[in-house]
Amino acid sequence: MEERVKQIKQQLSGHSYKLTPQREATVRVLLENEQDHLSAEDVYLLVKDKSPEIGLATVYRTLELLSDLSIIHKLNFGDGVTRYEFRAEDAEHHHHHLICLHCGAVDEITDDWLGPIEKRVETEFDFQIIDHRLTFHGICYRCKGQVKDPKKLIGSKVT
Amino acid sequence: MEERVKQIKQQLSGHSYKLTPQREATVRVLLENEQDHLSAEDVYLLVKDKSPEIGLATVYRTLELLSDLSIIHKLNFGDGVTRYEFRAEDAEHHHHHLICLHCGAVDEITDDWLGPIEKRVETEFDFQIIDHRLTFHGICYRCKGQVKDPKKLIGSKVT
DNA sequence: CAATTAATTGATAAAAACTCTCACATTATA
DNA sequence: TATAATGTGAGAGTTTTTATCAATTAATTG
Repeated sequence: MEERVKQIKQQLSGHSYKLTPQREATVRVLLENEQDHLSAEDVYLLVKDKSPEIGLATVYRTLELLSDLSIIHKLNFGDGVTRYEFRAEDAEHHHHHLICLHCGAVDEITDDWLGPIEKRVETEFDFQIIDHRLTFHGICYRCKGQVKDPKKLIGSKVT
Repeated sequence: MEERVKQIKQQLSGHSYKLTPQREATVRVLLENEQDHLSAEDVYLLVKDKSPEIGLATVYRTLELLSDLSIIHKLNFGDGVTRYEFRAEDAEHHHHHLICLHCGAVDEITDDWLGPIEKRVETEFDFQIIDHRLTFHGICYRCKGQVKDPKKLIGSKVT
């Protein structure tokens, strides 16, 4: 935890940004909730618990800054809010998500299975891939059996 | 074109909805611009050209209705607006998109290459897949050569 | 160390994209 | 035809995010 904060501090100073108390509070909330995919509002409320004087705009600015420096990723699961997650330092690519259409849970697949497919895209479409996003929508193991007609769930979901 | 309109009319009446003039105008705009991924605002402006009396809310309602009936798909490419595309009648799944981070073009891959990967997800994660979304972000053949530092593009993009 | 400059912040206004409400119009049903 | 149900347009309201700007804090210069 402390090392990660220190590491982020260095990444910021490497680009002439400071790890201000507000930014540090925001980073710590993100680190403490790394499993979840927090929205800006979520982060704001959690940061406020410890630092009530912080402003919403500052949280947005910090998330944007971290995103610009590729320290975190912006995610959009089609529910109207942008969510944020740490970017694995070593990972070349974004990982994949499993979204349950019944309970809304978002699980992760950290393996990258798209290697061969990317090859095909690069050659067949002459497209230079920088990143990719792969999301599966369906029913998670927790909700299995609770859904009678899965086709019904597909309706007006976004993404 | 006319057949497709008729077909959609039947899909609507099958669910006790009518193909009103406003709905028909919206459907025709979508059909005439099937290549593009229009936003609700885009559709509204195009519909207005031919039927100036139509309201924005009606366009939103129609798109929502078509989406509920799985006649069209809602898409989100992370630019803050929901986009819409026809759903191939036969296709089990959504197709894939290639998004150019330089010019913003959205090309399509209509083949479904994820069969083997879906198998793994279903067994390894006990996740029943209903649909999936796969998007590659990178540089399209048109922009090849115009981008010096591709890594720079990755910054604060959403999705 | 004092003064100036720059970076950052909080509060709030504003923008953007939808969504809701409600009176009116159109269509279907009895 | 009367009555009920469905659909529409206009505009108000909501939600999420961005912009503005005065005030604070930190850094730099002399």
